[in-house]
Amino acid sequence: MRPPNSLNFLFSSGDGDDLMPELPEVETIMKGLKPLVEGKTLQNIKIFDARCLNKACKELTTTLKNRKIIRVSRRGKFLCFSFTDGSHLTTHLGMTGKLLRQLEKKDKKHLKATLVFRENFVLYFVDPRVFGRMRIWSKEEALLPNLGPEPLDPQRVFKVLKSLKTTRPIKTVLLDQQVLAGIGNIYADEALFLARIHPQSSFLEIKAAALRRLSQELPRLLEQAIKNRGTTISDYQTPDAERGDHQHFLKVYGRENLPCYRCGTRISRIIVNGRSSHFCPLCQESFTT
DNA sequence: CCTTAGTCCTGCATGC
DNA sequence: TGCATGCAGGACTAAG
Repeated sequence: MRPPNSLNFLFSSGDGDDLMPELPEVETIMKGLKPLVEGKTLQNIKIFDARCLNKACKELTTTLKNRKIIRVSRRGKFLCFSFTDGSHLTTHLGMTGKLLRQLEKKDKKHLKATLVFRENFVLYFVDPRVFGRMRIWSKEEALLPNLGPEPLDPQRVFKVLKSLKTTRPIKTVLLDQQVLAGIGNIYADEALFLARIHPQSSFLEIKAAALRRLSQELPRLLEQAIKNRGTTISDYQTPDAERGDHQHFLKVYGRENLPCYRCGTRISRIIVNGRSSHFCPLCQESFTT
């Protein structure tokens, strides 16, 4: 179906703009970048649009020169390049950010920065909607201090949820990166469907059994999506463009008015905390006061 | 502590 | 056909 290690996919999540790099997508990108950049030296970064820089580091171009990368990793939705001197470069791809090996014609007008490597290759940071950000961290700084733990271990997730006291809607809690890192709108909706919890349920009212279900289903879902190399939602596909496969496994996201795979009821869509939320009104129990 | 609303941005879908 | 409008999203900020 797909040639393994195909370059196109490794450096973007697809050919369309309709992707949201959440944990599984960023994990996939990270795995692709790892063999290319670990051990290599980032010679320079050329900035073409300063809006792609976190406001905490407007002078990234001048401060970052000739640093050797010892490790590429992912933390939540962030990609992290760690240098031998203890500093780091993080990228958040926002909605439409991509790191491309090749710059295609359609991407040229959205080129924000170029990462130039001493080993004679470059990565292009392209981002049409300009939600993505890059930032450099000195070795003295705590890296990404406001992120909650990774949500890949069921026991860890349950521990986090069990100790959390809030009346906010569960959907809002899942999107809060300080609670758990890496969950975005797609996987929040999917996890709540799998755990059969209504997205607007007041967190405090959710029964322990349901939280236990969520703690099991969320990591399982994310691992599955990683195996599927993430979700790509886009209406066309070029012959060579590699895409994730998880969009074929979505149960509720983007399925408003379509029948629930479990019970046949039409999937609903409501706005929770300004974010669209898809759920089955019959399968997903609403916990309220 | 909490919540809501606004901001950023542009491709795409819709409506006249 | 072309123009205007609205929508989508994550992270951050300000105000209540």
